[in-house]
Amino acid sequence: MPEGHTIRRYADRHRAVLAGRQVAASSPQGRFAAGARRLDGRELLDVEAHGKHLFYRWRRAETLHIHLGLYGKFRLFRSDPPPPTPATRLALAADEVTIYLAGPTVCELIMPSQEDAIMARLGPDPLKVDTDGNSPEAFAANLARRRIPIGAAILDQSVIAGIGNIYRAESLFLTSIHPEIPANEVPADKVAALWDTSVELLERGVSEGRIATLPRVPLGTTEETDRLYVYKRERFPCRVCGSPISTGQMAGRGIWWCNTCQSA
DNA sequence: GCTGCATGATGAA
DNA sequence: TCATCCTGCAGCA
Repeated sequence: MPEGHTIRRYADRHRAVLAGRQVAASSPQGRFAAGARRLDGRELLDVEAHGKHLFYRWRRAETLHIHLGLYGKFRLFRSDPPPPTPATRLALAADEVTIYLAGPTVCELIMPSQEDAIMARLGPDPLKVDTDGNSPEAFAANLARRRIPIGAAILDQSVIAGIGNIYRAESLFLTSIHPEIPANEVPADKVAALWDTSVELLERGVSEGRIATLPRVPLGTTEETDRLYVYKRERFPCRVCGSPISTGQMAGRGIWWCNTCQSA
């Protein structure tokens, strides 16, 4: 489930198990064979996440840049890993830990200048608030420059990094913003609330390991699988006001909202 | 066993 | 706006 929270969890996990170690690298699938050979035996120094991008830094090797896209997945085994599937693009191993990567959109070695270019086209990451330019002001400035609907703007990773289709629908619902309002016409207090909500939701996603936006259920209560307000809930009434949930397409993806709770 | 879909992004048209 | 990249899995036969 690769929105920003998943990527941050991968970064933290991979740093914890591999940083400071000599890492064996290979590409069972073969499509990253040259890169894996280059990394094989190097010491991993750090793993950084920004939005949906991962950067692995090594002693005496280029940075490994990974973007999971829609399908990409990591699998981590503590010991006795199964043989890699033929689709495994990259295998990393150190001590008793083995990590397999399959289906990424991007898996490449990059120079510092390329890394700078990637960072330059990414907006602020709510999970890095208070570091560098990851501020609500940067987010507000990015929105002020766009006339596209707010629902399209926050999927644009150069506006805000790490928001995906679920967080887009849920954060707009929680801030009562109708997705079709032009980004530059959203009132300043709503923009601030949208940033704060993004920080809260993503941080909760990191700690829980999944996207949940409803209030936590009391201990001992049966939990429903769907912990969302509007995403893919067009067959249900709004949890807050009971009106039907609306759905449509925006920026090429499905979007869901409540016409009553989210004012135009 | 097969089909269609998915929490993403890009490049062509 | 659409096709494409490319993998896993839910849902269905």
